Amino acid sequence: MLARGERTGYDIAAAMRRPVSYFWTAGHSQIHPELQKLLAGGLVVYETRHGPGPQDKKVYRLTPEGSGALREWVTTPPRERPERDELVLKTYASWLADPPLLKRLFADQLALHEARLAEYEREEGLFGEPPRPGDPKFGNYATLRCGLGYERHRAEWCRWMVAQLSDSL
Amino acid sequence: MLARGERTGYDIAAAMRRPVSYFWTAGHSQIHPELQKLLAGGLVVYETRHGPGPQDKKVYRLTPEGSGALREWVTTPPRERPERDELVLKTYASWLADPPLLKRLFADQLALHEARLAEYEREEGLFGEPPRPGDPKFGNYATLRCGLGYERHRAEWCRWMVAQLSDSL
DNA sequence: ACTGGCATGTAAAGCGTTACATGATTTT
DNA sequence: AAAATCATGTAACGCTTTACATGCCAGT
Repeated sequence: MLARGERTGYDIAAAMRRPVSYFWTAGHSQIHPELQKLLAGGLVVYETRHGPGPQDKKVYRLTPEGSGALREWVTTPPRERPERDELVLKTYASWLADPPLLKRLFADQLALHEARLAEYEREEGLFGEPPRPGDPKFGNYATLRCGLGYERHRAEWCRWMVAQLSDSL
Repeated sequence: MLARGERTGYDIAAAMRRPVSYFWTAGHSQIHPELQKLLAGGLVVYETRHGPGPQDKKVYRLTPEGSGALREWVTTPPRERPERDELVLKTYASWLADPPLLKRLFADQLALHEARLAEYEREEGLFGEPPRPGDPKFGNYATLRCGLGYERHRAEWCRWMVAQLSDSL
């Protein structure tokens, strides 16, 4: 986020109330210590400014070293895919659950994914011309596309589950 | 896993080298303490038996209380979707990366997802008649379907990314 | 002689969440 | 008068990973 411009810890936390890139979250209690670590490592610096709040704010920005480290991090392969999905794990043991309760669980999840999908589609509409790689906005657009694909896949799977459970009742 | 039959900690760890339900992992150093907690809570019991190894093995099985707790857990709504995906986060900052390196990152990821997809499709073929809910095998089948959908969505997104990066070079 | 499978654990460190802690200004 | 926004932190707890620790037996 700092690569997109200077920000306070508060700004970052506020933006993260909705997951950055649709797939990452952090609370302010994680952000402030993390900024201190980056500062100690010389990857960011800050400037103190007065703001509407009671405390002076610390406006952080990336140093050239920070920018370089980020640049390198981007192209190092990530650890394996997120292998922790509670709903899928529950599904694994679903044969011993109460079928109507189970059906409701998946119907609720389906509604949730459909709502998110509608919201993402609205956001997609806000981009006129799709941004090209090299533009910071490309990051926003590409992650949104991932979110869209994810929600579609998820909604479809939940719909299939509901259908399976309906048949068996 | 214990709901499917009695097992030792070693058995569970061995099965978890590949994620259970395609979306959950654990190492033996997490499994053994966890079994001790379940034991203390009366959710499992074990029987000591001789095996090929040097130590006697502890064969665990669910108690009625354990089975009941699991049954309840299955239908309690999970915490929100897994919002932590390193590759997507990298994508968010991808505009400052070296384009050829970035393209390679996604090409590698694509290959990985395609390989997994092929493997899952093979596994799908091993089920003849799809199991019905109520059958323990339904858990295996339903989670496999989720894995298939996930890999398809992921592969498609990676393919799109590679295409975007090819155009811009 | 070495590798891999069987078999169970503990310890340390890192990461993440929730709760604790303070306090001014602006809006309702 | 109360609630929301701005603003920064620390502490406690829980989960996960990695490393440490042991040791027999079977196959190559």
